[in-house]
Amino acid sequence: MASKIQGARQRARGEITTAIKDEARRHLADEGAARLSLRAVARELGMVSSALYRYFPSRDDLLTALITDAYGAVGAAAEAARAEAESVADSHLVRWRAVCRAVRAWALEHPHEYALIYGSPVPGYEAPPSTTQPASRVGLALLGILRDAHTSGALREPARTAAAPEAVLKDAERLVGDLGVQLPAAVAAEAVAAWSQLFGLVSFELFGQFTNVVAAREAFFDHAVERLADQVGLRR
Amino acid sequence: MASKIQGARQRARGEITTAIKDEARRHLADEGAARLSLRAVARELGMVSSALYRYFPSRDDLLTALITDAYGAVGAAAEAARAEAESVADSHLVRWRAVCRAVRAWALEHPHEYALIYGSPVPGYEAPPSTTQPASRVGLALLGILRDAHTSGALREPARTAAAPEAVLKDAERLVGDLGVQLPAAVAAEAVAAWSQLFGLVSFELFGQFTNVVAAREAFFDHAVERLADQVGLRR
DNA sequence: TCTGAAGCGAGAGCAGTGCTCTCGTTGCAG
DNA sequence: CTGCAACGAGAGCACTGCTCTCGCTTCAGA
Repeated sequence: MASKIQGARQRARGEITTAIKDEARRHLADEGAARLSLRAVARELGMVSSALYRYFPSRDDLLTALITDAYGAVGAAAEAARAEAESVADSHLVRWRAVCRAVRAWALEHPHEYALIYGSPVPGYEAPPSTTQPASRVGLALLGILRDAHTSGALREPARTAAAPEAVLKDAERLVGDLGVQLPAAVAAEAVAAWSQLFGLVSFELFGQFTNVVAAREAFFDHAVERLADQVGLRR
Repeated sequence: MASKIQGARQRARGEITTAIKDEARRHLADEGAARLSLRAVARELGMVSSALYRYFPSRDDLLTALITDAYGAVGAAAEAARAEAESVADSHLVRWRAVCRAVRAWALEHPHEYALIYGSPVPGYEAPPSTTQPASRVGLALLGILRDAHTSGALREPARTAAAPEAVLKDAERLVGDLGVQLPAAVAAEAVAAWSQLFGLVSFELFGQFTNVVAAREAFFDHAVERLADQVGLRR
């Protein structure tokens, strides 16, 4: 893109756009996605509600922007945790733990943004295809760790119970092909399961299902993460 | 249907209450919880919106009623599946599969009700204590299967990786005490993890995270359920 | 340098929402 | 039979998302 130097107008547009998103995020944390009010956001910014439509064509588009940003934020947190673990220890298990914990930590810090992306889909709206790429970053981080472990021979064969059925392996094959990750399909299949189960743990904690069930949240999570690591072939 | 309901006042009250809930459920299936409109429900029922407040003091109370019903419905589905499996086969693994599949099947049939209870918590509202009892029915069904397996000696010691840490075992101990289920704490701890991971699988499928990732949904789920069973000590 | 088009914010307005209050009516327990 | 409590209807309040029109400002091309 041969982008010119931004004029005052374009720069202002960018700044106002992020100001709107920031204010919206603040409102999100206050009362959740369903009660996010365009008018309230505009009011707080000293604008009139109609002016806001110059930046986001609808409320759902604002939400989509927040969703994309949130996926980016968890993804970045996961990647950062992985990179840091790589610089500290050689163990793939340590990296696996680091990414899982980073996801949980981010969720606890941004519960409403987490709910936005991993909770019920908002009203009547379909996630546009533009969100699928940032949505896959956490999964990619996990798969990347497994690939490293695999290439360095640190991976146990995951099939301890029955092997995954043909259809599942086929999906996994296609997935590693799409993502360009060098990994046996059997491992990838277990990784996808572990990935979704990881978010099951985080969601249940965050959405209140652990009330009166689990008190030692962090210890419980860490233990479950060890099990997931085992399930995926990262032997301890 | 705006059919007039006659009869004793109390009966009419009961019938109208369920009519409101039914209509609300229908609207729920159409456009999701966030867009559930009291006025629209009343309109469909041939009432005026204010009349509806005689039955539910607020929109959130209507949602709470729907939530409680939904928990009851999944719980009933899970219990029915368990009972039917018990009458058919002696295998505890078969019962475990049956309950897990019943949960998924119910979720696929009632996606919006599922989102209501296992998705993001609605707006600014806290689940009242009255929902925690029906919310635990699925978990109880799973724990019950494990207890039966345990008392009949069909349970493998689940600790294959490290044992659960002290704090986790203590929680599990308290849990089996509260529920009156005779089960080793180590097993209960794994069961809670498996329980939340089960819903991670269902939620990811239902909320669209498996788009472009998993195509053979049922096979994938079934395979993951086998892994969960293994994790929990139900050897195959 | 001038000018016309595009971008912008303000304001009014529409249809819809949750919720409250008041008003007649009606069922039923005492 | 009567008095009260429950009921449905309706008006109204404050709020929402969104549209449209109006002038002002910016900026690119002539």
